[in-house]
Amino acid sequence: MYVDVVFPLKIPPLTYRIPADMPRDLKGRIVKAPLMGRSSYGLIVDVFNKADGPFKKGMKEIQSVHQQCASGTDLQFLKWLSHYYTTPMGIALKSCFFEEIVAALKKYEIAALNPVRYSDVPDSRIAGRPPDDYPGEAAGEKGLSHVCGSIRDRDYRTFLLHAPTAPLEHSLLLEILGNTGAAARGIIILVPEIRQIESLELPLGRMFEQRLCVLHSKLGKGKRTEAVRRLITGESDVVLGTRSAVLAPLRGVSFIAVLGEHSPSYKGEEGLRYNARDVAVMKGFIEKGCVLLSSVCPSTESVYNATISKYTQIAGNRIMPSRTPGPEASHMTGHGRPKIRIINQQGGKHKDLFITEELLKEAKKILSKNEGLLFLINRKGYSLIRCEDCGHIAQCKKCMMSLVFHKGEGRARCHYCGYEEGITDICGECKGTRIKAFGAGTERIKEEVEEMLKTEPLLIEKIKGSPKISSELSPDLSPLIIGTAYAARRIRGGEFSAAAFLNIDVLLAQPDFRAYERAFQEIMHISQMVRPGGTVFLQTRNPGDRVLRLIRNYDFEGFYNYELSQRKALDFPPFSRLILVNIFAKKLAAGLLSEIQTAVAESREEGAEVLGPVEIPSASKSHKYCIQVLIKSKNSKAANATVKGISNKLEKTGGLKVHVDVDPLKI
DNA sequence: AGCACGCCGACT
DNA sequence: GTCGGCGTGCTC
Repeated sequence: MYVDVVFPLKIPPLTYRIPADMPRDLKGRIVKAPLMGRSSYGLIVDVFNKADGPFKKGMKEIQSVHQQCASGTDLQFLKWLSHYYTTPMGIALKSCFFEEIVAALKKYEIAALNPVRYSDVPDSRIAGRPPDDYPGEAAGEKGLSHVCGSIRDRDYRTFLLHAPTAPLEHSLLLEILGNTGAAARGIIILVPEIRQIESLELPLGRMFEQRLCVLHSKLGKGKRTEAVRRLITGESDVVLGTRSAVLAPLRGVSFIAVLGEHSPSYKGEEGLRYNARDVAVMKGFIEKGCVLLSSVCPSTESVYNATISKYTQIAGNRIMPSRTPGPEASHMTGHGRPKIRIINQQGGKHKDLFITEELLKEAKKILSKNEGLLFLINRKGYSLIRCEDCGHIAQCKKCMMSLVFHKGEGRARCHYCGYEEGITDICGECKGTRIKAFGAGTERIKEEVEEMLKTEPLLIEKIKGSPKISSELSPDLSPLIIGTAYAARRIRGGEFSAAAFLNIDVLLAQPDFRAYERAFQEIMHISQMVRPGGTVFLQTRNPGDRVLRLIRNYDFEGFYNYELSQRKALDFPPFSRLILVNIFAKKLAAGLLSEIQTAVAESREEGAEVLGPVEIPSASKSHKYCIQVLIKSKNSKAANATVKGISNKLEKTGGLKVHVDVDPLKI
């Protein structure tokens, strides 16, 4: 007998011989096997007879066979993960906490793992009381009972909930768990960021007690091993965590909730670049568990999946595009949402100011009442650096990104690669001497606020160094807070009376087909920090912008209709699949580009479109050059095969490093 | 991941 | 002349 063993390493499965007197159920067992003159733990993923051969002579033998740790569906899931994200199975195994499993088994000498799966438990033991319908905003719709029924019946389904507000998103989840949690076995609850674990940990702890286990990437090695130990022994079967928790080694899954499903945090930027939301949907499918995706501003992809009935939409806002959209139906006011007001940034009395007269007036009103106000600007530092003579904007010598002027230090910095230089008053392009600050970052806004509003505002990133303050960051600290939308996510507690995006156009003009969607999500997120009846201001030079108007009206239906029509016209996701291939090189040799072009041409499958290759800046120290190829296809098999072909061909060529990013969020 | 092999800079 | 830097490659 022969077995294929996967090690948690970047290597393909290796084949070993196995003694004749071994147990029959070898698949999914942990084994100790010789590897590179030492012994390592791996997982049996396949079993072969002699007839399946021919096998290489002199193959090594398995040293010992241990516990069963992966079920048939676990192996199916592992293979899917490896195939879909074009990664060696070993990397997928490693991401699925295999090393922690081995460590837990070693440390606690868990003798025999009970192989019974939760799905094998008789129905009578997992029956719960019938749930009440969701009593919230959308009373009358049978959303909640549908989810609860689906969990109990192990009737696989993916639900999409468009929650009116984040607190309602939480309370709906808690209600579902309250109804079914006691009976359901194997539950995963995903939140986009670690800080969101805290607010759910208390009520979930009360509900599940020792069944609950928290899992996120900031957990130390010991705590991670302990969490995994609890899961594989069955002590815990409810996981609350971030992205990686979707890969937690649960013995069967009956329910997965993905809160803030639109969040880019679910997509990994390094290592195995999986999207936890998509993985959750596949895991639910494989495990016959129920999946709930929820968000106050769902991704266009998920909304599309609901319109084609791949997902089931439940109570909440109406977002499914309908044939006769009436204005009343689309205006989702109420729900305790703040007003959204568009401010025209064009013209006006003081053109050179970044805060319009209109906004200044509103700000004075709010500050006079001693209420909280939040200013958002999408750049750190003071400004860009521009030559008045030729219009040239100073750029980083390494990566072509704009340099940012930091007034306090009197230096220019590249926020992408960290390059820094002193400021000069001579233009690098035309030798002109009229060098001026251009545009505004947080520092410049602070200066303007001090002058125009005679207030000392709080700059969020300035206090980054002192974690004590940042964890308590709230509007109570200062009536006026300035920061980037990203930094503003660290603000908690209290509510603002108003928030203002000082330059929403920067967000809308991102060279990415998801720019509008991201802007909408950002605005929705910030609007959650403003009290009901308060206002979110959007300063823009395009007050007539169609999408801004849809956003202002909270017209989700109109927004998704527009977004989907745009994406369909351009064949972007969800109407196609994208795979980004980054080829890193040490030197930009003359033959390299043509070599890549040949590899691309030879690998291109029917139905796969190839964009590029183009050179993009590289952040890597050892590989200073990066060539990017974007694969776009309606046929995911063709896209996958094309990428596999390209990376196989190029990886054989020395000196190249190939990174594959399936379903990239940023392009 | 480890561990070996291998090819260029600062030391006895 | 050698010691050692870590970049590259292999593991049944």
